[in-house]
Amino acid sequence: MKYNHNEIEAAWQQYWKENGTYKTTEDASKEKFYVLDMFPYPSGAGLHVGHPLGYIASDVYARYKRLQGFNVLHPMGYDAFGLPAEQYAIQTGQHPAITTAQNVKRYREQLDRIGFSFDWSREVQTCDPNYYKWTQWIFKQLFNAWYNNDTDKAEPIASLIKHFETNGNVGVNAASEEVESFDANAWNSYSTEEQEQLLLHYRLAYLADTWVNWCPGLGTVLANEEVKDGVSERGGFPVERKLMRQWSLRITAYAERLLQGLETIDWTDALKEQQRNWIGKSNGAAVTFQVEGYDHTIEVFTTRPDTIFGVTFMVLAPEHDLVDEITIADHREEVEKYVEVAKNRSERDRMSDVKTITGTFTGAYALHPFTGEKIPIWIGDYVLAGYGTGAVMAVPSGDQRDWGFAHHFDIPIVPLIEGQDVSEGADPSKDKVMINSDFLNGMIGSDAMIAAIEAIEAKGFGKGKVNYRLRDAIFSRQRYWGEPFPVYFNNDLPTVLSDGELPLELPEVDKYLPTEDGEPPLARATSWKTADGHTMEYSTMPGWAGSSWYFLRYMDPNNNDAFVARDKVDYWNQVDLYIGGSEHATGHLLYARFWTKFLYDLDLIPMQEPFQKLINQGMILGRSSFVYRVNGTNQFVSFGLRKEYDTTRIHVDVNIVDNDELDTDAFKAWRPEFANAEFILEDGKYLCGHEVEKMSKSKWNVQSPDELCERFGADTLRLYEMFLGPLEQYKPWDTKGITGVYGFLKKLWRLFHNDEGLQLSDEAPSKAELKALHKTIKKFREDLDRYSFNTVVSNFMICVNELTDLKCNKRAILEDLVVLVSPYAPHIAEELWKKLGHTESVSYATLPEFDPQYLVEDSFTYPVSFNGKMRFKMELSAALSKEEVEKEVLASEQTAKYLEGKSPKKVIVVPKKIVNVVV
RNA sequence: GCGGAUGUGGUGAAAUUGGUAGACACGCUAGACUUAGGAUCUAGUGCCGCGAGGCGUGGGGGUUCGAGUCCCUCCAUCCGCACCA
Repeated sequence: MKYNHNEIEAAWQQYWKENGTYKTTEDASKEKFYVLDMFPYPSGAGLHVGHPLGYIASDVYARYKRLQGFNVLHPMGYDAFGLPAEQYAIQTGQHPAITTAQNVKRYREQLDRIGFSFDWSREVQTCDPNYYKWTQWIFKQLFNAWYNNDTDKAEPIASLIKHFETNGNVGVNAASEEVESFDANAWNSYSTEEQEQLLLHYRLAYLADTWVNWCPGLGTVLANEEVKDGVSERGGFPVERKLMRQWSLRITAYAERLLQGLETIDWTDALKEQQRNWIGKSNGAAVTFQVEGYDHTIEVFTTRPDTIFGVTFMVLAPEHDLVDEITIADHREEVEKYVEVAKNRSERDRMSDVKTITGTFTGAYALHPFTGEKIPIWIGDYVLAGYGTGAVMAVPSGDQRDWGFAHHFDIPIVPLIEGQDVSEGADPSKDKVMINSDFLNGMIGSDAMIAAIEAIEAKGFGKGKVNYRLRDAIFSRQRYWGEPFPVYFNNDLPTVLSDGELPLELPEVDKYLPTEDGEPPLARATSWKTADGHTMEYSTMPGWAGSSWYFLRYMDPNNNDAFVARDKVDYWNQVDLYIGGSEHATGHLLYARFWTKFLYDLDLIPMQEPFQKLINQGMILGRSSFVYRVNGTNQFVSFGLRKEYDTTRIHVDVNIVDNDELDTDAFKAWRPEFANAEFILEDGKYLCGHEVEKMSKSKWNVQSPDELCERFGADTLRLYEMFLGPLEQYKPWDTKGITGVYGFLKKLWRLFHNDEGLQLSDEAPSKAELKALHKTIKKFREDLDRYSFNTVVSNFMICVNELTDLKCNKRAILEDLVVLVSPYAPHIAEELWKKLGHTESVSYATLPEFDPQYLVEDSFTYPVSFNGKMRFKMELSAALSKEEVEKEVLASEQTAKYLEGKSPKKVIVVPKKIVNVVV
């Protein structure tokens, strides 16, 4: 009787569906376990073999936890808003909802074919109005909240308004923009518009003129993490700086808590470090410099207040507010020209050209707070508008960038360290004796730092300060396919819709492009207004809005009264295991943590961190194949001969290449333009070049799981993807080894069957059989507890090999073995479980316990080494004591041979049963 | 430049606390069997050597009875951040 994977898998997938095998309900009597995958964007290309890697690992773990008796939540859904569907809509006019629904359908078919134990009754799609209703609702909560630094949490905006009414903003310690102080009388005298304008400076979701990354190619603004090397992450279009009125979320209010929270979660150091860098905390001081002859001050942030006596100039970012105000007439033309050039430079140019030092003098001077000396104020684009205050106090002897600027423009450089030579460069050391620094002279830098901050604070020039690199998150996108803001404009002031008006659904538009006057696509919906005729917000939310809280919605996906019921989130709480790619390190994972902390502050959920344990699965890379076209012809030259011609390398579909040999007929049929292709062969063959790179449709190196499921079955695919290597590792896809795991399943099948059919024995298992089984139980539990998914597969193979050698068909052994195998190969496990006489799914079985008594040995082969070098092995009774082993070893003939007449210094017998003789 | 990782046979990789390096699988070699199957089985397979034996976890050094594992140092590859004051 042969192992027919197609028949078995289809039957059991049907069974699971019909019986709701994986439907999960809250059950207070059972301990919960939440296993989550990063939900996919349903792209038109369907799943390739890389996608399921993480899903298989999480499915194995979820099934493992179920066997241990946990109530496991293991859901799946779709991150369904996104650019590709919208770009497709622009080209074809087809509504993105239709494209998305088609793609979702295909994803579902492919996922089902692999046999995942998802509870599909909890599926969420971020583009579903019943879902984004609550994304909009959470946005409203952010809009209606401010961050109180004194209580260190978000609070309702109403409490702030109450404070304003009685005390003005005196005594308010909020995460906010710079706001001039006002008292209660002033507040109460303001118009509603003025009050609202002020409140925007405090709200956690706020509308403000902001320097943004504008991407003309996509027609939208982008967040910092959506820009890589000055071009958009999606599409690779150039990005420029632009001042625009945009929605932002005040994530900076949470910077410190986002940093501290990392200590409480089980993520890799690499990932935590990436988040720490992104948050970019630095300790230092804010120092205020008076501008000579003006009523202006310049505030700078410095991490080196100890070097304040080395300040010989100041530099403002070209975008700095004061540039225009303080520039004196003689320099105005020069400065305006410089600012104009700096503004028109794309981010990419600016980044790629960091070596060229540029800047210009404003003609204005600041006064040194301690010495009163005149300090020239320059502008230069090495100072970034977005970091600190957009202005620096320049210390050329202590900072290499300042040194470069001073050197280039011939500005004086004052040495600050004993014996320092400032002609070659700056010395940023903090452990050397200071000079030229008034009351700091003779101290070392790190002590001077403390003294300097004290003096600065005492004299009122500034104070010690912590600065973060993290910027507020731009939340507007000028696109169609995203969540509409639940916002309309009343006299230009943003006003949120009432809860009853949610969801605010996307309106229909005639085209998915911006309007002629540059408004976002939603502005095309001319009838889209509030009942009393107010204009709506035309931007939509970014892709990460819906993904920042989806793990909560799975707990209660159909709730119409709340984003999640409190008792459900109390039960399911944190995600215990989260698996996904590392590309979300500074995007999704940071935003989801931010929203979680915010919802915690409002006392809506019980946890501060969403994902307790996180594993980044490594990407599965594709092996691309190339043909070489001789330029200007339709001739293609084989890989080995390509150097003799002037050629262009072209990706070719890997499905028409076998072992680097191109199927030339298939190539001609592949694309019309190649129908008349001619080939220059080597050894009668056309050989392709190859390279390992990311799997993608455009590189023609995509391997779909469908064909492998058909040929070897889903169980084989699952085992093989786990067997490939450590989950976290990047690896090129390669099916060479798949026959190995397929062979394992066939061997497992044959333990139950011979040529006649089922053959099970009720005899008591032998000692050797029990040993083989219990060795595997032990490894299985140990390996999965440390998330080592690949080693488990090898141990299965060892076990089946041993049982095959023992010709074991004992029911008692096979029962436990089937349960062990079921997380990896659920279909065959169900089939065999049924053959063992069970009527319930193997998912409800109990994981066998490991019993150490079966691993106890009568005798043991002791490896004997001399000075750590293994020499021979000795079979001795396992019951012997260390001393007895030592005696036996020393008395043996082999030992005498290796001692060569010398006497041993000592003999070491270690618990791992290795004997080392020291000579 | 800063930060993080990784380096083991022909290949994917094991080796959990320092204790027989290379399990398991692919590939390869030789053979068996046959209803010729993308089948199964047997033996071999780190390198050098006919052999005894020697050498082996990127290079060099150290600690230890004993190091893939710990420490120092250098090299290579990958990833992230980057005029961040």
